[in-house]
Amino acid sequence: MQSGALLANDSQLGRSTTEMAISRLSLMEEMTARGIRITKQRRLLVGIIQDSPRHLDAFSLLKVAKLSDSNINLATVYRTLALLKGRGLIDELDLLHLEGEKHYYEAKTSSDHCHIACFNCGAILEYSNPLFERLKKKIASDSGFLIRVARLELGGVCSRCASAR
Amino acid sequence: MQSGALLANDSQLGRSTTEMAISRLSLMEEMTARGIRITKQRRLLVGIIQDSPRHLDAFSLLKVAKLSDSNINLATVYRTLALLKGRGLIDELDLLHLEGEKHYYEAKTSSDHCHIACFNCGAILEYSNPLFERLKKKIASDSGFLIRVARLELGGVCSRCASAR
DNA sequence: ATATGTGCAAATCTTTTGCAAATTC
DNA sequence: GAATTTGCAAAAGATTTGCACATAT
Repeated sequence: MQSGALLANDSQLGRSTTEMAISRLSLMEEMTARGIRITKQRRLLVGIIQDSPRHLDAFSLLKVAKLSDSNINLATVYRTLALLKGRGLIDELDLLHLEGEKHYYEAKTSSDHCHIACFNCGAILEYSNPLFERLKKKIASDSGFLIRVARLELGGVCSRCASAR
Repeated sequence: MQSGALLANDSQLGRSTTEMAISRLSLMEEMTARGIRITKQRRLLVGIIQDSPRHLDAFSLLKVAKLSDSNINLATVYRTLALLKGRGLIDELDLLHLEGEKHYYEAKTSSDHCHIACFNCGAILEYSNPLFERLKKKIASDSGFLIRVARLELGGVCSRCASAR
């Protein structure tokens, strides 16, 4: 019995073809609703983050953005990411640093999911389960913390790699 | 009803006075058992990691180590950490990067616990709960992954800070 | 004796910052 | 027009690496 939800992935580091973010409002709408100034760079970056099927790091995000606006700068990317992260609109992952120390970003979804990375092939699997939500609630009530971010990342060997041994 | 275990903390970033690591074998014993070469630097560093009541980052670890061996080098610290992490003897945390991009290390314990960081005062709280173990098992069986590392980090506002508002 | 680990210094990689010019409201 | 944001270049911070020497088994 599998009550959780597994999302398909294409076995490449940082890639995982997920169902689209299920937040009520799009990132742009959220930004407008919160009175965050919209600039063309922010619109562009936010659009990329929202639409990307993969988890992007700052530099990859810049490269994609440059296709539309060749002047956009890495500093702007970092500043935008800091803004969105600070406002809780995106989540920051490190996918267990399988590849250097960079961070990856994704639009925050209404219910948290976790990421499972294969140390062997680099596949990233997204997984969500009501048990995770339940654990978060328990942690919040036991600790007295007002939880704003929850990040669960796991590493191991995926079934394909395990059987290939 | 609180079935989880809360460990006291002293409200300072990266500090948390925890019960000592409950692994069967000490890090040193594990290293010997696995045929990992013991050098005086490794013995020193491993001892510090094992005994430290706080989560140390590489540079802090170096500073403590220098008290005993003034020649020890940061590169050795990083190489030792990489070795121990690769063998699964220590866990790497980022405590939600409340303070820069560094990482923190702790001896791996037999049952995983999570870390809750207060965005306001920087307190780090350790928390463990059988529900976490249960979730891990579920994730493993649903995903088919052989899980080797599980890191759950949460951020929010601790009760003290929340009521001080 | 040989393989492995270390110190040192330089390199690399990621992220941040100061500042003048450009943009948004 | 005032406040905010951007691009650029330089700086900072964390981690890694090449190499000659030292150490462990």
